[in-house]
Amino acid sequence: MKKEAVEKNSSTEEKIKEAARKVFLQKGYAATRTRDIAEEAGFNLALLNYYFRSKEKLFDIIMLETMQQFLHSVREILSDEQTSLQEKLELLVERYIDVLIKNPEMPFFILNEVRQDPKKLVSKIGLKQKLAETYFIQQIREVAGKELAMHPMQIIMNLMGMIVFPFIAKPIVQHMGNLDQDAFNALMEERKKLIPIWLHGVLTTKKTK
Amino acid sequence: MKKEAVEKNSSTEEKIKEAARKVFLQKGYAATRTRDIAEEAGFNLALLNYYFRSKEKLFDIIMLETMQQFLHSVREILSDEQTSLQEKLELLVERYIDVLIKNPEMPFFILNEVRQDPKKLVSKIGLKQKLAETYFIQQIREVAGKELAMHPMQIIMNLMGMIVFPFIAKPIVQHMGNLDQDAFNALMEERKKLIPIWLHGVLTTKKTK
DNA sequence: GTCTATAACCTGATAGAC
DNA sequence: GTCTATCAGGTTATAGAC
Repeated sequence: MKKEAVEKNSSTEEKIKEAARKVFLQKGYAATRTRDIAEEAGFNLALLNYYFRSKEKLFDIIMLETMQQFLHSVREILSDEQTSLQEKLELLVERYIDVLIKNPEMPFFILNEVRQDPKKLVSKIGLKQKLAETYFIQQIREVAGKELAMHPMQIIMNLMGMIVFPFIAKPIVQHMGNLDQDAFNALMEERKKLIPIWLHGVLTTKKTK
Repeated sequence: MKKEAVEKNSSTEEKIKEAARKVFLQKGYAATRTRDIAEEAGFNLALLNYYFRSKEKLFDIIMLETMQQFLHSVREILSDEQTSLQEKLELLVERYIDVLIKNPEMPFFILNEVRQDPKKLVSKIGLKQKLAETYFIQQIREVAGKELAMHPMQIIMNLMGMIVFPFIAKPIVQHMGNLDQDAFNALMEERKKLIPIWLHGVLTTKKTK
């Protein structure tokens, strides 16, 4: 019960966490062996259990931090009640793509783990509440429901899909287009400008049928 | 070397394959245990090795069949030189969404396994060649390159993202929107009409910046 | 062809020396 | 705190009876 120094950068503890993040994000929970993490960190396997009691505990930490990192990076934008929807889209797309260029495996990682255990993570983090109440979602609901007569989720799915899908399908995209790392990133940069324009189209297209 | 009856529906062999397809698609290679497959098929574990030498061999078969099933379902549409691009899009979206409503885990499964081993599967199946030469891709290149002055891959990514992303993010989408199975499928049906309209917008949007 | 039993291996976790 | 050695449990694969 003594008050330990639970500060950050215990050096080795932090190194193991970084290694864990890298491997977990790359391969997912099931395909990751604790030995991979230890090796990546440059330490012995036993250290992993010394600092974090188990593979699962370590994973939970990584997952939580990753989700929070992402949510934090977009929350202010989503909640701002001053900016118009179109402005918000531009900001959001830019911020989001920046994060993903630095962490390309993030979306797949999250989707992969949420899929295995639909409620555990979502409920633990309360993603729904945190997002559903943002001013942004209200604005979407307004436009989609009243003006466009379609389900607001249609808009959200397009927004997310346009931003996230290229990163999820990155290996295929790179292969099909003969794109190296830089070329891929250049395409993503180009999308920062394009997606808001396309979405503007989506938001002004009546469902004429 | 005797010529065996390698026909279909060896009954048990086929049952094991069906069970394997179900479990592999649901959980991915790493998270699947051969016991799960055997149990799902209603047979003993040893049978799996009797018919298919190993877990990996069985998996390869499932993967190959799944990819081929998908490619086959859209190839005629993509190759038809008579239909316009817009017509092709309408047909493609409808066909594709139909396949996915029946096999919602398919895209995630494929992306997940391609990610683990970028070249093995892609090269084995020759996805690139099979798609790159279709008339459809030519048409896209035409419009994107000449009229829109953007990378053709931008169009492909939007098309694929709009169709596929909702299925990849299905658990999240259902949770965020409080959607049961039927409600989700209804949204996907709605998208059959919406996506071609949105894409028409994409294909007529100059990169004004 | 199908099953039971077991081998061979792998992985997460711990005990104990340093 | 860090390492070596090892255990305990689970998983794939095979041998052999039926």
